[in-house]
Amino acid sequence: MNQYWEKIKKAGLKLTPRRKAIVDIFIKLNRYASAEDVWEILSKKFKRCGLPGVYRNLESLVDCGVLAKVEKFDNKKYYALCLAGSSHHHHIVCLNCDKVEDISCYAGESLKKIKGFKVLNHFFQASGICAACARGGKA
Amino acid sequence: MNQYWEKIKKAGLKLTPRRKAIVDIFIKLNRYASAEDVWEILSKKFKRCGLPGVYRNLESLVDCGVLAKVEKFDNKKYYALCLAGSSHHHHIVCLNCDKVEDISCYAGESLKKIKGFKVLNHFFQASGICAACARGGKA
DNA sequence: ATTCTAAATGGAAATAATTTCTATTTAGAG
DNA sequence: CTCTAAATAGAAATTATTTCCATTTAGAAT
Ligand SMILES: [Mn+2]
Ligand SMILES: [Mn+2]
Ligand SMILES: [Zn+2]
Ligand SMILES: [Zn+2]
Repeated sequence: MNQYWEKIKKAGLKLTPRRKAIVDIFIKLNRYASAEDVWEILSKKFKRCGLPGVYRNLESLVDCGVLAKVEKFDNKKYYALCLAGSSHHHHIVCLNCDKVEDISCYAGESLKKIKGFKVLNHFFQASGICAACARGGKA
Repeated sequence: MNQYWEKIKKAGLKLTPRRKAIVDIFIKLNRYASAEDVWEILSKKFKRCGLPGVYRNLESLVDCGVLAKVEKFDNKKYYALCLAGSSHHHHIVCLNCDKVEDISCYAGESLKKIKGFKVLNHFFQASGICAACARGGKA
């Protein structure tokens, strides 16, 4: 019973073979992926396997904190494993290998009020080149 | 020749009736809007008016710095007038009236390197309630 | 003012991502 | 082992956006 399975159970969701397999895929990938990416890999393991089911599962895994949404600003949805859990934090994405890491939120009191706005939410995401890729780890 | 028209000219784009009208729409709206929102309003002024043309224009107006993209994280594209021009900055959006204002970027040197990543880009967007809405300015 | 050409345009159709619907299966509580 | 709500597949629908192509036009050059 790994940490991800526990999150799934704790949220009152069933620990189905699909969900286990999807978590597994993300652990092995070690990068963000789209619903279709996941579906392609999942299809090798399960001959009958619907894309709508993948979408549903990705959303439920976000809801229970196993996955985080990653933005590529291309009007597609992307997901990555989220280690940091449910405490507020952000993500940095490698432009070369698509790896995602948690980063803490820098916004403090200064972000309560800006330009007369009462600030309620914010989204931050950084991108760049990870240490491994900088070293030439993977082209 | 207002500041927006000048940006359009300066970018080597033609100052067409469509573009003038789209800029006008955003000035009057004073909030972010989708391509379809803009198209609906534009259709009242021009009987023949294609949605693909609106998409094309919105993108070219972003390219020349007249508009900024706004994220609602719903896999649709939204745009708003950008006063601050081309210098790096971010936006805050009112959850009640959809107004958008420029905000400066807080990220400094600390954002050059995070978690071993060489940081190349970042996206920030805040949302909340604007002063006017807080005052009950508009339900 | 007239001509000219690259840029802009409308509209139909294509594409792409995501969601809805419905019938069937199944995890896991009892 | 039984039972039921949750999960599922697959087809079809929906939605946003883009592509394509024939026509028009802004604005530079005459
Ligand atoms: Mn995370
Ligand atoms: Mn702006
Ligand atoms: Zn990398
Ligand atoms: Zn407001």
